[in-house]
Amino acid sequence: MENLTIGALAQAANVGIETVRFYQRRGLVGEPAKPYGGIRKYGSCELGRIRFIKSAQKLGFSLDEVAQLLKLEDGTQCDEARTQATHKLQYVQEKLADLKRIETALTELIDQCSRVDGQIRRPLILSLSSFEH
Amino acid sequence: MENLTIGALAQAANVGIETVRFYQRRGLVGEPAKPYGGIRKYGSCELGRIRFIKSAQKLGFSLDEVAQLLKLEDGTQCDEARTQATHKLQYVQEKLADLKRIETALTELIDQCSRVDGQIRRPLILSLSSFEH
DNA sequence: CTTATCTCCGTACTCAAGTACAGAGTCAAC
DNA sequence: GTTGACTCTGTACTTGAGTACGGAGATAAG
Repeated sequence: MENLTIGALAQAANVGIETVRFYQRRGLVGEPAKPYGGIRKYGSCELGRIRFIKSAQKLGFSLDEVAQLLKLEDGTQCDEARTQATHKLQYVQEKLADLKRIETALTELIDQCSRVDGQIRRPLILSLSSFEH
Repeated sequence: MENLTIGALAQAANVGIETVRFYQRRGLVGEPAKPYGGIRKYGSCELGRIRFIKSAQKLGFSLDEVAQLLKLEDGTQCDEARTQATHKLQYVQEKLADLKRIETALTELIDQCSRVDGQIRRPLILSLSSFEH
């Protein structure tokens, strides 16, 4: 599992090779030193990184935000990290609350759709539209 | 609160005027008929729509997905809606699980940062990186 | 009735996040 | 030792989601 070429890495992470290179350019994934005139080898560290990035993106984090999350982990600047992490946590908890409202609304929608009798009164929209952010 | 101009609507929803128009072009927000040669008036219906869109986006839904969510609500095609909503629900629940893992990881990170003794072992990355999607 | 501040409509630009591609080098297998 | 698949580097293109702008009309306040 260690000693992957960039192609194998990309395949394992289920992204394109160009995406890996793009993340490297953005500094999100490390670029191992290459054996002079040779080919770089990657391992589970890079693979983990890429999977983390893709997962975080699916949750609505931008690459910039992902970069911030990653910086929190490097262990240096513990004070700074705690402050940042606390903010991020708050933000994550808001997202959680929103998503839970959508979940409830969807469940209700499905339920109402099963019972043909009841009228649907825009539960999805009401689930979110009344919030200030 | 009814009878808003597009400028007032945009302000109330905390988006730019151009964004409102853009959503109209995409069919996400209705465009009320305008009094011949006059100016359109908007109300809480459009306002709710825009807020819903922005909230859903923050959760990682694309505008196409938002359009799907909105279609689920129009009451027609109940069968189709139930099927779609069930899929969406599954997807939402996966996101919820992922976000909860991030929440836990952040909490742990903050906790570890407070106790200066313990080494941090990439809890954030581990919280997400090991999943196939 | 003019002036400032909108609206309307269309087109064009921007920014993030990839994606594609060209040309040169590398490597493994036959 | 040549062929085919892959890597490296750089640059250019695409797509989604806005943003900006130009010119013409509406409307309200002085």
